[in-house]
Amino acid sequence: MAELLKIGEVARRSGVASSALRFYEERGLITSTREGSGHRCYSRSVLRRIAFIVFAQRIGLTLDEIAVELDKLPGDRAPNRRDWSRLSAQWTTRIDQRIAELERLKSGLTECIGCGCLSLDRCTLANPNDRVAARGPGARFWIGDPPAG
Amino acid sequence: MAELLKIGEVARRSGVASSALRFYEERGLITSTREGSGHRCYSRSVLRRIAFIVFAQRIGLTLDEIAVELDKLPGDRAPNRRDWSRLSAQWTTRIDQRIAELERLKSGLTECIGCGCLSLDRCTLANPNDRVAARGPGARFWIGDPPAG
DNA sequence: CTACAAGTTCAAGTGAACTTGAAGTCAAGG
DNA sequence: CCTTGACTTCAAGTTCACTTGAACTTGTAG
Repeated sequence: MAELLKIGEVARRSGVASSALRFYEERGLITSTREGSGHRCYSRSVLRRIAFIVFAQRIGLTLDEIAVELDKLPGDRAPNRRDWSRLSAQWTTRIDQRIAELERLKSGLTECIGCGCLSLDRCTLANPNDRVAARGPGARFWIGDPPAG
Repeated sequence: MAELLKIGEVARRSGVASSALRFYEERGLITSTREGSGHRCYSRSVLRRIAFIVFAQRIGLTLDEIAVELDKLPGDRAPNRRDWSRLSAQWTTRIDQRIAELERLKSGLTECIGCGCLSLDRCTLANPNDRVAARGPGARFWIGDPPAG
């Protein structure tokens, strides 16, 4: 039932490389106990945690952000369904924002590049609250950043 | 009309840093002529090219991929609307795929994490033709990669 | 003429997310 | 006992997309 898994087993089952698992542990995203041998021992629940990490990455969160999310899980007991869904609830918003941006880009492609609007002066696809544009180097006006200030 | 722009001007108008513009030039994404002084001179059309690059990045293409796309533009004459829209036509498909993936992730979040399906054994959100999963390190079964082989 | 901003090249640094390599330990089969 | 494979740590390397810094030249305003 609560059988313990070795790192290779976890890697095989999750599709995440052993080196990545060690890296995640170093970053505090997952934990393990050690056998007398020094080998890592993972509880089965780590698989769901890893699944969560991979999901989150696909959505666009950085490992730091994911760590913050995972920290919200209860430390004293095994997280239940409600715990997990509380975390993922916020993501839905995020996914929707990203989808909205892609829709904007799509219409920008047909409308702006097609019509020549991409000369930038006239084209401003409004895009507030965008994480990547905010974090990334260099403002990109027509992606959403305001031209001045 | 066909006034030439200096790098600072292009940076200001496009929101892309001068250093990035030099980098793009080095990578063959944009071109410039030189003044007697050695300073770069850009034609106005570079702005649309840069806009295209930024759009493409937001969609998820790498600079290498963008270079390939830009190479499809006619070299002998100024690209017209049809040229640009030919390039962007393929992106629409790509954007749609990415949106579809996000929709899958979204339902995976509510359905799988919520119900515990994220134990990985049962959860396989089918996702063929995914660039990032294919390029990225480590297979992620429940994102789309087949579990074996 | 003197500042100073803006341009130049080239090498090296950054950060995210890992991977790879070296050098060694542990566990299981024959 | 020996081999083989899986594990360990630690440091360094990789890719992407740039940025930063050093050292220098050009253009413009006063």
